[in-house]
Amino acid sequence: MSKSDRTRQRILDTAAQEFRKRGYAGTKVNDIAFAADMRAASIYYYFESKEQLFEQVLEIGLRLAFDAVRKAVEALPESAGHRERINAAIEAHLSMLLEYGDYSSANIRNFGQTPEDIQERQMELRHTYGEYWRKLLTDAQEDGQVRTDVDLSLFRMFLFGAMNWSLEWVKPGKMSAADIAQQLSQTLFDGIGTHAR
Amino acid sequence: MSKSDRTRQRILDTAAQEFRKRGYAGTKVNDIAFAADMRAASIYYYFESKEQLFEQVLEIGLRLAFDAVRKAVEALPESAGHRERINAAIEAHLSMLLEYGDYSSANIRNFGQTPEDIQERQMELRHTYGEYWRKLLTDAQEDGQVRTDVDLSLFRMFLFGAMNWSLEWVKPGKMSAADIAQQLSQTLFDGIGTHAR
DNA sequence: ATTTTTTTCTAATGGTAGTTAGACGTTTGG
DNA sequence: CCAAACGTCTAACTACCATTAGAAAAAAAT
Repeated sequence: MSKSDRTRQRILDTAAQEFRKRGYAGTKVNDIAFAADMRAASIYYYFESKEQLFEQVLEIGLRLAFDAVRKAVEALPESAGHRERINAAIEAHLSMLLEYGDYSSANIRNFGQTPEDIQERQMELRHTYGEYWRKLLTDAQEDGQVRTDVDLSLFRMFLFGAMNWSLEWVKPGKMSAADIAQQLSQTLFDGIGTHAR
Repeated sequence: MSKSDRTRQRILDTAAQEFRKRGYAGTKVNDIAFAADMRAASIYYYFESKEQLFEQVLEIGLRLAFDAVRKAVEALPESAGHRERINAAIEAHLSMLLEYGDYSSANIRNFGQTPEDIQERQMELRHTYGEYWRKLLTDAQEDGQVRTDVDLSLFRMFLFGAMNWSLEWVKPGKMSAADIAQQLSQTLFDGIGTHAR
């Protein structure tokens, strides 16, 4: 990895952090530059514009989450059940957000207020990620581990909501992603109610 | 309501819309002014600063949600069960977000990237709202309708996540808040799994 | 009708942010 | 050791943006 590549990476890392904290409009190129230990003008040697830098951060964020989830699921033994697979996916997505992921967090927090043309360019990848989860869930349903009267599209949105919202309340160091994933998974599969079905 | 009050209200309404769409830093006072059919300078006759206007929008958003939820729960007959009460609360919170609530949506979408001093001033009210939900849930648990091994603080966060995230995916006119609330409530109480407990 | 108060506007101010030009240093390959 | 390529910086430019001053218009009070 050349020095140039490393500098580029440093800018991206710092930008992800800043965009995560303050959003696109709230982050100044200068903030990123100083946090990355350089002057604003130097950033333009590596990136065309603030917007393009932002777009790259968003895309990396999505890819990191996708890759982490896929990897975690694929790492399971053949014998793993559907519930186990979903659990692993939840844990991977959460730990990307909470433990490693300025990029993914920046994506999730800012996507809704991102300029439309950027949103559109990311839609395909987003959709692919969504499809991956859809398959995880429909496979489980087809195998009889999820009730057939559950609307999985809706459920997927609830699940993403519960996971992504963790960004707003989890304090670092308090609870591990694994603990949260475990509880979330159990709540969703078993429900919180006591009555017989 | 005097003309002055009505203008003030119009500014607040417009500001809520704009802040919701583009965030605090991404919204220009000029945008708000033109959408409210006036010039930027006029806004300063009613509000000290953009920041103060923003703060008021956030606070109104929180109060509207809180009031709607409280009202919906109180409107239930004495005979209503805990599950029914929780269901009503979910529906009220969701319909505030999805059908009436530029204010509440602005709050939810922007709170995480709001200047700290504003955040701090809103913490008390936020906490009170959280407490209201906590009570709804613990009452249900104490009455035996929620399993005792469920961590309700965590569950509450999952629930808020699932609800608040709806802002990012619900397309107006497609599904009603009541439908979504119904499904969410059922998912959470009964779970999606098929196995016996 | 005239004065007073309230509301809105135009125009200016001061500051800031993204971006560019081009000089200056630094690295690398011959 | 030299030269070409690379990387970083300072200084400017331009545009924009929140905010203010103060004149003008509209509404209310006398």
